Formats: sequence, structure tokens, C-alpha cells
Amino acid sequence: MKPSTKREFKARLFGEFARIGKVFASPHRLQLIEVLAQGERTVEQLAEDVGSPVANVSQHLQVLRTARLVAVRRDGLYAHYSLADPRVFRVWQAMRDLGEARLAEIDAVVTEYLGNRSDMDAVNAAELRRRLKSGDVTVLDVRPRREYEAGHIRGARNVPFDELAERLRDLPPEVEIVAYCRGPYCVFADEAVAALRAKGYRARRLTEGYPDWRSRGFPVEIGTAADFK
Amino acid sequence: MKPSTKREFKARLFGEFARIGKVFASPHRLQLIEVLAQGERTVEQLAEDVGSPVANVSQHLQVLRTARLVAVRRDGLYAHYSLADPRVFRVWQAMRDLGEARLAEIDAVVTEYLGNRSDMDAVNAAELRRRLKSGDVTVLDVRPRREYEAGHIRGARNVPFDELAERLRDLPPEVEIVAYCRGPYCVFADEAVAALRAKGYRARRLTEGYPDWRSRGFPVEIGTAADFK
DNA sequence: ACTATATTCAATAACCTTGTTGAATACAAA
DNA sequence: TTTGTATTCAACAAGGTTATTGAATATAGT
Repeated sequence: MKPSTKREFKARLFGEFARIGKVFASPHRLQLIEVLAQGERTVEQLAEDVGSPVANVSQHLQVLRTARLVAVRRDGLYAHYSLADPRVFRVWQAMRDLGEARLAEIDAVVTEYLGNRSDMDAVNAAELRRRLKSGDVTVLDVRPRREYEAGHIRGARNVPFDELAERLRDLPPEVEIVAYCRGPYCVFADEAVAALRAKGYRARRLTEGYPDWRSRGFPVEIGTAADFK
Repeated sequence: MKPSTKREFKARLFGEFARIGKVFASPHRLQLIEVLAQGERTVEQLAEDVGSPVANVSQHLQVLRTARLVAVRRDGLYAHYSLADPRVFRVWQAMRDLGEARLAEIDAVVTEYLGNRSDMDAVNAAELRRRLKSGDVTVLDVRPRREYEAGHIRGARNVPFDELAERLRDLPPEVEIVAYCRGPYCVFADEAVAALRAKGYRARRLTEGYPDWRSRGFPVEIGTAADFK
């Protein structure tokens, strides 16, 4: 192949890949991806979740759709969006890892809003998995019921964050609790751990969230767990 | 945490992550990352490799540097750039996987320039690794000597592509040859396989390139292999 | 048909990104 | 000090991206 042809080939090839990169270059779209990683959502729900006008969200969804990273299911008036491929989440995960490792600014923002999290003594996924097998841990999913039912860590119990205060009695007081929610920066898990500790429970948070657990191929479960009312 | 504070937190946090995304949103920068994955390079060498003016490359390198994805080592007149973290390559890898899976355009471009590659019967990394253990294969690194010496698949022999024709006699004719170069779209490996087959060798290409092999944690080797002159 | 609602489209202005050009800087050798 | 060389900087024009706004479209229920 001639060098000039090769240049042209590389230019076109990398041009296509850069289309993927552009999708991940907007804070708004990253937020949408994070939410969609929990399960499908209508445009309105997404707008509510990320706090933007519907038209704006719709516009970003078109960008995601043009790059074929999301799928739409239309049902009456509603358009239900979802991630078209688990690889979309993997790219976001890789970016997250890179950012955490390289950008001091990220640590600064997290510390500013969430404080020093090292005393939270977070459990990583591999460790939780081992402990799940031995059974000496209560796994607590503090996401909304709908998200829990769309998929959760196998064996996890669901107490949505805003019901936690009233339902403390449902939790066995002797077993250590590991709380998780949408992702590593989801605030609810941090706050749940703080609330549980204040009531005398032993509680820690999972470092990551449900989509990360699933993405690792660890065991998940769909629907309502039978053992918990 | 108040919902409004939470919004602000998310906005700032995802804003930081989007900085990472922006770096990967330009075809030129993706090419630079691909080259830098082979080892460190001066600005001039990069400009030569990607076929852009030096000032343009320098400008893109500043973008990479601002996001702290590359490191610079200054030595006299020269600035030697390298990837600051293996996670940079992992993001690119994840994007590549996603693009290959979702964008038909990528397949179209590859087919247009490289033809139908299915008859190339490419070997994947896991398979090659197994066969390396049993030893019934010659692994051929067709990259320039300098890149080979900076790191290669353990046991691979180096015959730079433009010396291949003259050095065919160095290759044992009975053993199957697996050729690789910089990455899955590196043209040299395809052309080497074609050339070898034309001369009667049994030859296939490795699906990916050296950086991918290393990124998987498969065995590598640095410097000149002793067994090959 | 009419109304309400979810979503998308179109237009715009503000802003950001890119390639190009030529100059500035920094180091090394003569 | 002078000269040559590698790299970076600065300025600019061309083009691309984004949030906002209001209108258009499409579907469901009345």
C-alpha cells in the first residue's frame, strides 16, 4: 500500500473512532450514560435525573443515537432509551479509572462534596463476592425500587435511601452491612453508611455500583428477592 | 446532601471526566496515542509518523499533557513524549472495541482499504499464547527494529517489514508463522502475511498488536532476542 | 375532531476547537 | 557570540458544539 493511501486510510479510520470519542466528551452525555447504565429510561425521566430541560436531553440522546450507542424502544407516547451495548459502559469505566488515577481535580471535587472517604473503609467487588459466599454480610441496595428490580447484586436487599430511617428494624443488627447504589460517586451509599453507623450498625460501602458489578460478570438477579418484605 | 448541592457536585465531577473524553475526541490525538503506545517519541518523530506539521502535533500534545495523559522527558533539544499511564491505552482499547462492534462505517473503511480480512484467518492473543507454550509457531514482529527493542512478544523474531523480502531465508519454512505489528489496523502485518503466503509459507496474523498483548499481561521481552541474527 | 402530552426539530447566539502561519524560546555546537 | 535546530507559543479564521427557545410532530384519550 502506498504511503499516501495509508495516510488516507488512517485518517478515515481514526476519524470514525473519534466519533465515539466525541460522544464521551460532554459532561451531560456522561451523566446520561451513567443513568442509562441502571436500565432504560424515558426522555422525561432522564431529564429529571440529570436536571436538564427535556429538549436538551433529547438533543444529547440524538448524538448518542447517531453514534449508535443507545437503543430506543417506542411505546405509545414514550421513547424508552437504553445503552445499546455493554461496551458503552466499559468505555465510561475505563475513562473513570483513568480520571481517578490521573486527575487530582477529581479527587478534589469528591473530597469537597463528600469529605474524606477513607474512613468509609469501602469494600471492593472481589472482596464482597468472597464474603457473599461465606454469607456473613448483608448487602443493601439503596437505589429506588424500580432500579433494584431491573437488576441487583444477587442476594442484596433493597431499602431505598429515603425509606432507610423507618426500616432500620428490618436489618439484622449483628451482621455487617455493605451498602451500594448507582456507582462510586453515588451519594446515597455514603449517606446510608453514615446513617447506619449513627444507629450502631457496622456498615461499609461498596466502592463501585451495580453496573460495575454486573460488568465484571459477578452474579446478579432480576426482580424482587423473595426473602425480603 | 441537598438536591441542588448534589446537582452541582455531579456537574463538576462529570465536567472533570469529560476533560478526559475531549482528549479522545480528535482523530489526530487518537493516532498519537496509538503511536505512543509503542514507546516514547519526540515531537518530530510523531509528526513524521502521523503526517502532520510539527506545530500541530505539539499543540495536540499540549492537550494530552494538560489532561496529564502523557509524560515528557526533556533531553537537550528533544522532548520525548510517552503515555503517562497504561490506563490511557485501555480507554483507547475500549473505544476501539465499541467502535468495531457498533459502527458499520469502521468495517466499511477497513474493507475498502484492506479487503476482506477473514481469509487472513487471524489468531487471537489467547490462542497464540497457548501455541507459544507448545512451541509449534514462529512469531514474527514486523515493526521497525527500534520498536521491537523497546518491547515485544516474548520469543518473537524481528524482521522489519521492508527487509522481509531479503530475509525470507532466515525463517524456518515448515513452522506456521504468526505476524504482528502495532495494532489491529497496522497494514504491515497484513502485507507480511500476504507476502509470506506468496512464497509458500503458512502464515496468519495476530488480530491485535504489541500494545494489546502487553496490556493483557501476556509475556513480553525487552531488547534484542539472542537467538536471532 | 379536539385536547393533552411526550418527544423531536429548527434556529440562534455564545462559545469552543482546530489547522495554519510565523514568530519566539531554548538548547547545542561551532 | 553566532548559527542551526527542536519545540512551543500566539494569533487568527473557519468550522463545530451547546444551551435555549419556541414550534412541529405524533400518539392517546375524550
